Amino acid sequence: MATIKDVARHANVSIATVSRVVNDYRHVRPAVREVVTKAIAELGYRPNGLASSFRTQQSNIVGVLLRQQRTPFSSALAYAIENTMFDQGYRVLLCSTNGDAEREAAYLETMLDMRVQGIIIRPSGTGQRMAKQISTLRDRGVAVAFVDMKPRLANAASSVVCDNFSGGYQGMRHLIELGHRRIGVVAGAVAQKGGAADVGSERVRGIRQAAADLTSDVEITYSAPFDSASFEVGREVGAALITSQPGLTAIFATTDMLALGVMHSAHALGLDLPRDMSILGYDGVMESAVTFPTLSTIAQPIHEMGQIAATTLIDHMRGLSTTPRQVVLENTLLQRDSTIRVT
Amino acid sequence: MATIKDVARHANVSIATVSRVVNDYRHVRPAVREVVTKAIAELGYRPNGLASSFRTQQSNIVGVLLRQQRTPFSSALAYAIENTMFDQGYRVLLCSTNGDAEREAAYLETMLDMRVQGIIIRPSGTGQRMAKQISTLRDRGVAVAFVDMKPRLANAASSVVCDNFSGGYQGMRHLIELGHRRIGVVAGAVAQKGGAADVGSERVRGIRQAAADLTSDVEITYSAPFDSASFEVGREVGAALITSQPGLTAIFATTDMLALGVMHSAHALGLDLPRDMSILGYDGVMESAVTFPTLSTIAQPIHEMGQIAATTLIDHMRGLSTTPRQVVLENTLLQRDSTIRVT
DNA sequence: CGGTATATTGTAAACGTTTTCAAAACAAGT
DNA sequence: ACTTGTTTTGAAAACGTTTACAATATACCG
Repeated sequence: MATIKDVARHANVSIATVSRVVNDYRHVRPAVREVVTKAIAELGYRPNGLASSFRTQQSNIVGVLLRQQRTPFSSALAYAIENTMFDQGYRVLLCSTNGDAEREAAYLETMLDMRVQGIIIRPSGTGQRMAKQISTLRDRGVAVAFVDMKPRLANAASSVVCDNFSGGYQGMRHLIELGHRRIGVVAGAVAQKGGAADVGSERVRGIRQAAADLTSDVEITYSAPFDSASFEVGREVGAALITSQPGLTAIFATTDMLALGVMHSAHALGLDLPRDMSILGYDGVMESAVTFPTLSTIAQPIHEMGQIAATTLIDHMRGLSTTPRQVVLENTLLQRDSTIRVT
Repeated sequence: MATIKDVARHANVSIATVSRVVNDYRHVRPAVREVVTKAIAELGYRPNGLASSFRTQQSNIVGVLLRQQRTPFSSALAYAIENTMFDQGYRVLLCSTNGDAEREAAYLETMLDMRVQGIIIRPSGTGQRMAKQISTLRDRGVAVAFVDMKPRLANAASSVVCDNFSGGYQGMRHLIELGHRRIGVVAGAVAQKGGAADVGSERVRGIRQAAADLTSDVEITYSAPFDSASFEVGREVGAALITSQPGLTAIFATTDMLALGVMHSAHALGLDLPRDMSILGYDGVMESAVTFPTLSTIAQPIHEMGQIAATTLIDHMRGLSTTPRQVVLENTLLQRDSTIRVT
């Protein structure tokens, strides 16, 4: 591999000049620039990224730390982030923690060791271990942006989230407006109890609020509590809900994958969808469009989330805006075929 | 940030000794090792990854270049690779080209500039531009492994693929054994014509061979040709196929997402699945398990593919095995609810 | 033409590590 | 004690850039 020295020798200039040409600095005579450019081409010189990263003590890599990357939601989010970053010249180190705190810590360490310029994170916990990690990052001068989750302290870091309360509210209103009065809600254990201000809880809060606001005679039945929002779980608790509560006319699942599970169990129990039951999901992942009937859902602007998270981080990294920024995006009802007026 | 110098001073040894402790070399007296370790802990020293990568001229990063990462197949593959790499201490730079050749080239350049140790690639084209790129990689001493696609010349690089011919064969045999004789096949334009030895063509070849081998009275109808194997496309060509060929008892789609589309259109046309029509997919992605009825499919061992690609690459990077290795994995029929004996 | 400002170039130091080489310390055999 | 061999340590060079600084060339002004 040709180095900058070779180019300098070949073009009869100093390495400083070559560096200036490569990095497109001013103060290089056009003639010289041309000679150097030719030398670079002739030698097939490519700057050693490792060396320049080392010298400047920063790589053009940003870390993206998500919980899982197998899920449709995470995939779509990661994809949006990667694309935006790519266009801006950054490369993405994508890591999935699988909810494993140790692994999350290990990745964070690696990222620091690699001197990533910034990190986009969807943390696995809200605990103080996390808070400590964030402050470590801050000390190290690494830009941080949260996505799909707010930091505990609003000024700790930027974040991009959706208004899950409003989303829950919208979904419930949709069902109520369609005439549904006996509605099942499939939501995780934490969400139902409404402990932390996490995504799920917010949605349930919105659901409750809508019910309280809009009508007096709606009856909400919650599914059995559970921990992970997977298709399998949706199928199980969905089946249980449907068989134990024969009067339900609609089910609102707080995740598309849960909704898919519910839909599957409804089919299996012989229900004719959407005639016998309306089903509403949440997320708007691609999978929700492939079911039969297609799933009505509260769609998150996933692509936009990723994009804004990326641009926010870029702004921080470039020092354009240093104060944390809290972005809240709106969810929108995607009315498809799985929800109909109650007959 | 404390540097190795600080540690050396603090522990009253030379930086060489600290380096030896950090990198766990022999020839360090236990007593000294302990002192140094303590100094490291006290100062919170962490080796500067950029510096050591620079010095050794290699990072612990491997590049993974896939076509798309939004698709279930790619996601699952990427996930498997990342996990395996993580366990072995490597970090993954995940890039999706979206089939854009320029972007692919750009990523490849970046990877080289970053001095990645190895690259796992699912190239977007079979052209000679690719061949040239591969030889460039080879010249640069970067280990390469193909996944889900063989290199043109078997000894150009290692590869991990599935036996798509056999998979197509198995699928067709399955349908024939179930008594189906009028079978629709949904496959892309290239696959039908059987040009290159790409994944789709191989599957179709297997389908043809099975039909020829196993029975004389099977009648295959191909869908209209198309370019991208998406759900949307599956729905469109599926609908066209079903309406134009009323006698079909089964449809074999060469991709799960296509199959999902076909299933959707069948539902929409009022067919009762699987009674009125059997549908068979290919890939075994998670999505195939969430339909109703659950999709029978020729499952690829996606996780294994990723894992083997990763370990193969690691072997190359570590110099354990230098000769290219061609791994061919078997697909297996995943018999679920969407295929039944013809009545 | 002298002087001053500005544009262009080169020299050399620095970044933090790994690694070669030689020196020092120690052990063991005579 | 005197080799001889082995283990342990340190000094210093190197890796390929970027960049501060100085030096030189050029332009402009009177």
